[in-house]
Amino acid sequence: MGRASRAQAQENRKRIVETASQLFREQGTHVSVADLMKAAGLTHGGFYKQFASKEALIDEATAHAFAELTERHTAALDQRALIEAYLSTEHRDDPGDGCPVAALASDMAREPGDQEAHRVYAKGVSDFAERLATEDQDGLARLCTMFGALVLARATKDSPLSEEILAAARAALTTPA
Amino acid sequence: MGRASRAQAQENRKRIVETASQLFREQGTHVSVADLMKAAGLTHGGFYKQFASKEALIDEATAHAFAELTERHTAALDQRALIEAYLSTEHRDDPGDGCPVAALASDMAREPGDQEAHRVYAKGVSDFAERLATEDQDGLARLCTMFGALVLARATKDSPLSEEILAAARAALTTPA
DNA sequence: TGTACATCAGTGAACGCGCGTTCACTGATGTAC
DNA sequence: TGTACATCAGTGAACGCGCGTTCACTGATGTAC
Repeated sequence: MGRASRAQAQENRKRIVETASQLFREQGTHVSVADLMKAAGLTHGGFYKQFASKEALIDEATAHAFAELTERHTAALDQRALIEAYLSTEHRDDPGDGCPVAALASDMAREPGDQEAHRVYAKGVSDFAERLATEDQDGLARLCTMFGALVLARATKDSPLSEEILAAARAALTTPA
Repeated sequence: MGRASRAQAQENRKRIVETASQLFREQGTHVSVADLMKAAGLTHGGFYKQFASKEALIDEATAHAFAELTERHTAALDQRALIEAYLSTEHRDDPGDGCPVAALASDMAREPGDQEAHRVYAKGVSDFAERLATEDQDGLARLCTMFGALVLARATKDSPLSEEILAAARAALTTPA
């Protein structure tokens, strides 16, 4: 192979972070470095030329996923459309491209390290809640319902209950209080 | 050591299931067989005298956790008291003795096997929702809020946000609509 | 601008370790007489 | 009821495997003249 150019290396690094951001959301942060690198089209040995440790990548991939989320929220979309998209079957079935608050919740609860990732996560929750607040309903409470429905729908994916959960939450969040 | 009596063996088996039920909720189903057996006061080699595989234990431990939940729900406790207990700091900090719907959600979403465990899980969600329904609010939607708040509070445990989440959900669920 | 050499991104084998599972062994328990 | 023997719950070492991480090596890239 030989040495890659600086531009190429930078591109590779970016692709590793993007791949990790997606795979961590799909399968959790326990995805192996070897699988991650393979998915990015590289061999696993080179990982440590780019990152100090797997935990460093978790931090970066988490930050990347939340940056993407912020971008998506900044894009024009009214609250009702956001809720419909969030509680759709498509979002339930595609965690890799979906909400990091939902996809990374269990990893956040179980990995006590990753301080930077935790900070980013909490900030993301807070920002998301602000965007969900209505005149008479608390944003955090509404986020709990929306987030809870998505996570619960994923946990019961093979049961008819899964769609009922999404529908119930859609109704609760879009009916005028 | 030598052979244990039938009564002793049965007691050991029961202790393994109870220990697993707790540790799986605390740390996830990736807890190792060796750690599980050690926590139950045994060595890991004997595991396969009692269970066909780790997955079989996951099924049994899941069923056990849900049986316990049903027992707790059958006990006299009005809905408001149930909600207060569910959304307490104590429950947030003690997943091992807490709600299996919340503690096992990510394992259910990520392990496609364990069919029996998934069936038990979905049934547990359904029963729980029934218990939460009010005259004018859907039980599933209320469960999403309650469950979502607990899971989100655990994911943000080191942030002040965690308590705010619990408080917001308590308010949303106990204020008369 | 062209050449000589140092740099370093990526490779692939190897490290120690923990995983789920298997197995030969032990010796108290359970059973047959 | 007492004795002789078979059973089998639990032990601890070992299995193949995948993990995160390290390292000697390659050779195109970047740099100095």
